[in-house]
Parts: sequence; structure tokens; C-alpha cells
Amino acid sequence: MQPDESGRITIMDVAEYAGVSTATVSRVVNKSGRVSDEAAAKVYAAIEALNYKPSAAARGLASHRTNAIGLLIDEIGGEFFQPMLRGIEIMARENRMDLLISSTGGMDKASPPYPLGENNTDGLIVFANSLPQEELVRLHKIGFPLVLLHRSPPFGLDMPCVTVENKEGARRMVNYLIEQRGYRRIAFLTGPSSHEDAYWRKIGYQEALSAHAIPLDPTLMLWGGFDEQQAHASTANWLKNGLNAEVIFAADDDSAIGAMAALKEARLRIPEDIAVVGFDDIRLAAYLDPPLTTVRAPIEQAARIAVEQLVKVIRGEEVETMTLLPTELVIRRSCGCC
Amino acid sequence: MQPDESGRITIMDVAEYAGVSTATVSRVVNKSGRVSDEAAAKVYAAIEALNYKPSAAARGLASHRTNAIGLLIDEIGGEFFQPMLRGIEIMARENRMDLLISSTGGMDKASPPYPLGENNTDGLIVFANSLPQEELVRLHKIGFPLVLLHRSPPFGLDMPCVTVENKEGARRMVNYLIEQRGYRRIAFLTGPSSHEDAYWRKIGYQEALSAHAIPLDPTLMLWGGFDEQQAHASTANWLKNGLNAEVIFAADDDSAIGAMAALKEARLRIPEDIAVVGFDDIRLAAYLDPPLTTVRAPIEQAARIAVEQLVKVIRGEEVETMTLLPTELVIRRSCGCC
DNA sequence: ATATGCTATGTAAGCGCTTACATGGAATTA
DNA sequence: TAATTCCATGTAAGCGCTTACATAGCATAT
Repeated sequence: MQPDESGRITIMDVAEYAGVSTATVSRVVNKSGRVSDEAAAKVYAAIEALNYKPSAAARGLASHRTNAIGLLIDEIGGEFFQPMLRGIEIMARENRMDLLISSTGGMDKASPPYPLGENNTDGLIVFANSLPQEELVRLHKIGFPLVLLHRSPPFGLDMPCVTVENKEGARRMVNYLIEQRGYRRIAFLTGPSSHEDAYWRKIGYQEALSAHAIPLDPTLMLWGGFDEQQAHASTANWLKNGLNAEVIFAADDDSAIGAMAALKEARLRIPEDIAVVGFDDIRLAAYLDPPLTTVRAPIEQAARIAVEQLVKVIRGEEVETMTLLPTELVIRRSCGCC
Repeated sequence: MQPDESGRITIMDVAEYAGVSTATVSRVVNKSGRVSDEAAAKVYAAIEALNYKPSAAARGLASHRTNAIGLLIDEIGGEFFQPMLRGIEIMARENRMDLLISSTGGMDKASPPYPLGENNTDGLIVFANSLPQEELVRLHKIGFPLVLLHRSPPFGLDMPCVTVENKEGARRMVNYLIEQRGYRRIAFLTGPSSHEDAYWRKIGYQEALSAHAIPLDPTLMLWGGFDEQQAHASTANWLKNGLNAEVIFAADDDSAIGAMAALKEARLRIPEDIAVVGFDDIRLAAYLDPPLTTVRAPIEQAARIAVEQLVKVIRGEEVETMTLLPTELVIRRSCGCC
């Protein structure tokens, strides 16, 4: 919007030009209420002639709807982010909603005010840990439309969430490593435990081991942090301590990359000396040397569904509380399959 | 915003609670006008107590400012996109501006209405070809704040733009290939000529050749399309026609990847039989086999500067018309250097 | 003591829409 | 023909802010 420049075309100009009332123009623009074809035609002509664009602010003020949804993420960057945003953007556009995005990364998460909320959006998609629990609870309490992405609700609250089958994906990966590849000493490179994706992947790993009666060995659990550098460092350290395994299962592909780098520095051959597998299937995975066996997560699809759910909630429709999307094993050479 | 739920706290509630007028509350909230410390304290207390959040819509309507900037891009995805968005988001937040983003990819670009414009933002960052010229011209004519990113203004219009030294970067790369590596037959994998980055990189290539008195050979110019698949196909085709070169300079890293794949399929060794270099330095570049020599573009920085410029324009301050950011050669093995 | 200028604050008029309600005419029914 | 219904449209009251202007104190200058 511009400071002044009073050349603004308002609904009144359109009404006057078309020879109808502002109410009629509003009805035509919003396709609400009944309007004769004749009147509608005049209104459309006027809109065209005057190049009228409704003021989002005035609309919002009068209707108590912003026609916008917000996306809250913790960090831009991470391979995760791109397909997610693409999915959200596409669906938002499809639903004629503006998309506001804000990252809480770097800012002190504990401190309001949050840039996105009731005052400037009709609903929010909250990714992982991008919002502290109190704010989540507050928004929920005032009945503000919320959909969680890649996380579940705080205990006791019920709000729709959509995420991927992390546990199942991890379990299938481990099953594959044990049953098809014959490994028994499987190390796990953990992610931040506050991140639910990381949490469930670890649980899946543990469950699969238990199911095969393989005891959990704490020396096989190393810190990955969903981060290449950190995984690199902790893998190097682990090797230095004389520890080893037949295969390292990294909780995400980034940490798999770090692990691979550390292994190579130690002159270990992948997968002959030690295999490596990851989770996510980022673009890089296929280009690594050797190409990385991993679990593919339908990130874009999850994002799309989240928007659909949110739009439904905003419209007051019912939605399912939990949507879990299947993951898929992607077998490449790093697991020693070929 | 929520449909009804009349529990909304307005500026009047705050004024009443604090025992002042709404004007005073407004002054405090906006830090505009003079207010006694005493009154300000009462207002802050009231805001805190009532958990007041100003309505963005009402503010916008009354002040003719949305406090939001828009980002228009053509496609989400592309390695380009992530650092760009991160830079924009960070600077928007720093300037207390909401960020609206919309991709025009897929939609019919020739057809209004555009989701972002005068009615819902205070200014727009327009990336490359995300907006047709007419709309650019229209916005410029009504004096709407605009900053172009990775493109220059339509002929005759002057609006601030920020982009990277594509021509210079390409020239330096070619100079390096000729002077340091001794190549003379340098093929070029073009990008879409409507994309300015592609255009200038090609010019830089041509100028460098001319400067070394190497004639342009049309059989050395192949279509890359800034796209892995297309580059792959056209490189394969080029080889099939019996053509060759000492090195392929791809206008972006994605097409370099495609070219490398095609060369490998043809059993050519990189860089022994033919070298490959790219442009952008995407994350993948360092992981390719062999690692890709390329030109690094400061994408995030360009994005940050664009926002700074835009904010200045919105505030009515002067800004420089053209900002050109330097690029940097990144030498890795694919060029045959080591 | 009076005039003058400041400063802090209040009053109230919009901003450009949406929408509940009112209205009048045409169509339907008795 | 009169009564009833229904549909298209208009009237006007907000929505929650900002801000130009008015005003009342008070300090300073005369």
C-alpha cells in the first residue's frame, strides 16, 4: 500500500461507475449473495475499467478475516525446507490465501511478540519446534486455527497435525539391514531429541533391534544433531575411541554425510568396511560416493495436506487429528547392497 | 484473525484500562508523538494485562501502510532459492516487516490478478522474471516501491535492482580456463536467455573469448536451460553428433551436473578427457565426482541488500539504482587443475 | 499580571470494506 | 384484485485503528 497518493480506486468508485450500490459490488467481488447477471456484468466492467483492487486491510477489518495463512518455521535452510515450502505455497495459492512466512530461528523463542498470530492471519502452520509451547497453548485456547507439521500436539491438547511415519520408516530400514544385509552391529546417529522426527526415528531403530532380539548397545548410539559438522566430529571421535559397527544408521542424510566424511578420513571403505544409511533422501544423497541408501519422506505432500487441513479448520469443517504419511526405503550402494 | 469470538481486545479496552485516550495508546504503541513516561507506563501495563495485539487490518486501513513486503519468485526450488529466501526473511524480520511470498510459477503469468501488489504490501521484491513487464510498468507508474532482484529494469524505467556480477564472473572463469589451464576449445551450456543471469554469463563468456582472440564457434554453444535434465539431453546429443571440446562451461551448476552425467555415460573421463565447470556453487557442487569448479554468487547477500533497499524506498529515502555484487572463482578438480 | 509558547492529551473524523436489515417490485397464489 | 412470497438491491452501521485538530495546563517571556 502506498502512503497517500489519493488516486486509490475504492469500492465506491466502482459502484458509482457501474451505477449500483457498494453492497452490490461487494457481492459481486466476493460472489456472496445473489446478484442479477446484468448488474454483475456492469460491475465487472467497472472493475476492469477502473482497475479496481479491493483493499486487503479494509476487507480484513470489516470481515474479521485476513485471507492469509502463516507458516512458522525454525530455520530456513536444511534440505527439508524447500519441498515443504513449495507444497505450502502451491496449496495456499490454490486456496486463494496469501502466505505469510516467518522464521523464529535465531530469535529468542521464549519472548513474544511473535510476528504471526491472530492479528494478521486466519490460521497458522507450525513446523516442528518453531513456537514455544505456551504460545501454542494460548492460540489453541482462543480457538485459533492451527495445524502442526512434523510434530504432535503438546500433551492433552488436540489439534490437527501431519507428519511422516518416522518410526515405521526407521524400523523398516533397520529390518532391512538385519534381514537382507545380515548386519547385527548397527550404530545410530541421533538427532536433537526435542525434534520429533529425530525422536521417532530413534524409537523405530530401537524397536526393530528389540524385535530381532538384538540388545541395545550404548556405544553404538552417537550424537548426530541433524547436522553434517556435528556428525562428522562425533563419528571421528567414536572411531578414535576404537569403537566400530557394521553399519551406521544416521537419523538424517546430513548427518550421514558427516559420518561418511569421517569414515573416509579414517581410511575406511564404504560399504566394504562399514556401511552408512540415512533418512530423508535429500537431493545430494544420490550423488554421494557411494550413493546413499536412505528413507524417503514425502515432505512436500505433508506440507500440502497441512494447508488443506488448515483451510478446513478455518472454514469450520472437521478434520482428522493426526495424519501420518508413509515413508519409503531407497536402496543405493552405501548399504552394501550391490 | 478469527471469524467472531467477540473477546477481541481493542485499543479502546486498553485505553479504558489505562485511563487514557485511544490516541495516547496509539502513540505509545507506535512510538509516535510525545507521551509522558507516566502515561506510557500505564499503557504498557494495560497492554500486558489485557494481552493486547493491534489489528493489522485496522492499522493498515487507517494508516495506508501494511507493514509487509512481498516477495515474488517464479519457482520455489532451485538451489538458488534457499539462501535468497533466508536473506530476505532475516532482513524483513530485522525491519519489523511481515513477509508475504508468492510464486508465479505454473500460473499463467500473463493474467492478472497478481496475488501481491499495492493492496496488500508496502513494496515488492521481484525476482528475475516473476512478473510480466506490463505489471512492472504499472506498479512503477503508480509509484509503488519495487526492487528487482537478479534482473534489471525494463528499458527506460529506472528502479533499484540488485544482482551479481554475472558477466564479470563468467569472464573471469573463461580467463582462468584459457590462461591458467591452457584451454582454447571452450563449450558453453546456455541458460534461458530471458533470464538475465543466463544472458550476462553468456556475454561474459563471449567477451573473454574475444579478448583472447578466440573465434566464437557455434558448435560449441549448447542449450542447458538451467536444468539438469535438459543439459544432460543436449550434451548427450552433442556428443552423438561427434562434437567435442576441451572443457564445458555450464551457465549454472545444475546444467553442469547434467553435462557431467552425459559425459560419464559416454565413458569420457572428467577432467582428463573433458573438463567441466559451472556457475553458482550450490551445495552439491563440492560433492560431485569430481568436485565441480564453479563461480560462487553471493545470493543471500544480494537478497539482504534488496530488502534494505526496498525498506528505504518505502520510507521515501534515496537508494542507488543498481547494486552489483562480486562473484568469486571456486577451483575444484573438475577443471583439471590438480 | 498578562500574553505567549509548549507540551501532553483528548476528540472525532475518517480509512474502504462487509453485512444485517430495509425496501420495493415482480411473481405467485388465493 | 388483493395478499403473500421472493428476489435483487440499497442503506447505513460498524470493524479497530491513525492522526489532524482542539484544548487545557503549565512554564516562560513581557
